[in-house]
Formats: sequence, C-alpha cells, structure tokens
Amino acid sequence: MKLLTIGALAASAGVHVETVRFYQRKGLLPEPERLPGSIRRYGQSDLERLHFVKSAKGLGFSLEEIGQLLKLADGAHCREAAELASRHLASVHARLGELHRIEHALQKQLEACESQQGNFSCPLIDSLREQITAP
Amino acid sequence: MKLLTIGALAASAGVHVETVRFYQRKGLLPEPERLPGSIRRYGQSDLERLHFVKSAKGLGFSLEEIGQLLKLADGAHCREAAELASRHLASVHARLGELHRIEHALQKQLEACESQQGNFSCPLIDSLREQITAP
DNA sequence: CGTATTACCGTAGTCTGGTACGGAGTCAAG
DNA sequence: CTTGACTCCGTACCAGACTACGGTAATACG
Repeated sequence: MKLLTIGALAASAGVHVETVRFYQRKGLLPEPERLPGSIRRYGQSDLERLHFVKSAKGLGFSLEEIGQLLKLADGAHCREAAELASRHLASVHARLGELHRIEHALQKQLEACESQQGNFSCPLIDSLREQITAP
Repeated sequence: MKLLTIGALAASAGVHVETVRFYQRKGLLPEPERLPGSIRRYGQSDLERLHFVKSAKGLGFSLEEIGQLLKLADGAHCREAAELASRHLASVHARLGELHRIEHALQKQLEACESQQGNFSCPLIDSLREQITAP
C-alpha cells in the first residue's frame, strides 16, 4: 500500500523533501521501491519511521544515535536502547551543568552592571578582562 | 614593548597558533605590526585581548558577540554591553528550558524501561513511535 | 496533448569554530 | 654559517544537519 510521493511524505512529517533524501543517504530511512517509472513511493511504515526520527531529534539525539535506536527498535533490545538513552542523558546533564554555570556567572555580572554608578567602568567587561571563567 | 612571537602568545593564552591567526582573520585580534622581517610581534595588550576572548567564550558568547563586546570594552558602553549579555542570557535560559524538557522526558522513559517486565516491548522506543515530543 | 508541477540525481554550499597542510621564508643557537 | 625551530601564507578540511542548484525526466491537471 505504497501511496505517498516524497513530497507528500515530507509534508505530512513536516520536513523538507531534501531532508528525506538526506536521511535516506544517511541510512535512517530505507530507499523505497519504485514502480513503474522511477519515482519513489512511500507507505505508512516510512511515515512512522520518519516520525520516529523527528521524535528522537526532539529529545536531542544525534542522527547517528537515531540510526542506532532504529536498529534497536524491534522491541527485543530495550536494555541496549535504554543504555544509549542513558548515555545521552548524561551528556544532557553535562550541558545543563555548564549552562547553569554560565547562567549564574552572567546573572551576577548583570546585577553588578545594574547597581553601577557612573560610566567609569563596566563590571561585565572588567570580569572578562580577568581570566577567572573556565572554558 | 612588543616581545611575543605568535607561538609564545598562543602558548601563554593556552590556544593554538592557528587559532590566533583565525581570530585575526575574524577581526577579534588586531594584525600586529611587524619589524623588521615579516614576523608578527605581540605585546601585553594583545595577550589581554586574547584572554578576554577566552573568558567570553567561557561564558558561551559566540565569536561574533565577542567581537561586539570588544568594541564596547572601553568602559563607556556598559549599558550596551549589559544588553548584549542580557540577550545572551535569554538564549541560555531558552536552551536550559529545552534541555530540562529533554532531561525529564528521558528520565521518565528510562524509569519506565527499568520497571519493565519481559522483553515484549520497550517503553522508550514506544514513546518515540508516538509523535508527542516537540522539536 | 500541452503545460505546470514534482521528482530525479549528484554535487556543492551553509554555519561555527576551529584544525591541518605544505612549501617558502626567517630567526636564533651553536 | 649551517641547522633546526619557528613563522609566513593561502587553502583545504573536520563535524553535524541540513539546504540549494541545475538540468532532466516523469507525472498530474485541464
């Protein structure tokens, strides 16, 4: 029951046609059969797979990770999939920590700027002149 | 009082020589004068500027933003600098919100995977099949 | 059937923040 | 004065996730 053209598939998933072809080249989507001319016809399973990719992207997985998740998506590899997600969660935690550090530093400097009298110096700029902040 | 070669400058700031040249091309560092052959000589102000760039990078500013900060770094543009930092803080908040959303979603699915009996399905994979999560 | 819309394909370009390369020139020490 | 380290320069390349281009072929509409 192949019925969708690439344009219709892309539109129903909310992505661009080029993105579908890109995902195919990356191996995230299968190259669909073509009949009888040379244009691709997509079915429900392709649409679901594309939705899967979109959902996983929404959780911040890389395309590479999504490819692995798709391989584990047969229901029999829950442990492996969870381990992959767990590693991803760890990297999310790392980024959260880093962003929190940045948030606090920025807030502190911005407060200093607000409670500043006169224009003789800028606490924010001054703090950047010192090499306190870690990369 | 120009005394540092590009290698010495890079080493004292903890970056690569190529990075210094890259920053020069981007306009973050001035092209220093050269005498008498053709090799660059850097002074204290160049080193401080490079430290400034490193510190600002540590707060997550883009090189583009750092270029603007450097233009405002004369002490007389505290308000503008603070506004720039404030916009940056807003984008940090946005990323934090997004990462928290992702964190909670991942944690929820991982818990479901742990408290799962048998290998008939995977809650994590199943949730990706539904198109709930936003990009 | 004619035309307009799609689809086909490979390749190249975008953005960010660098890193690598290779051949030639320069500088400092022995 | 030679040798080796350093510097010069432009250009190319890396990752990641697309996006664009341009010419041709197939399809859909009226």
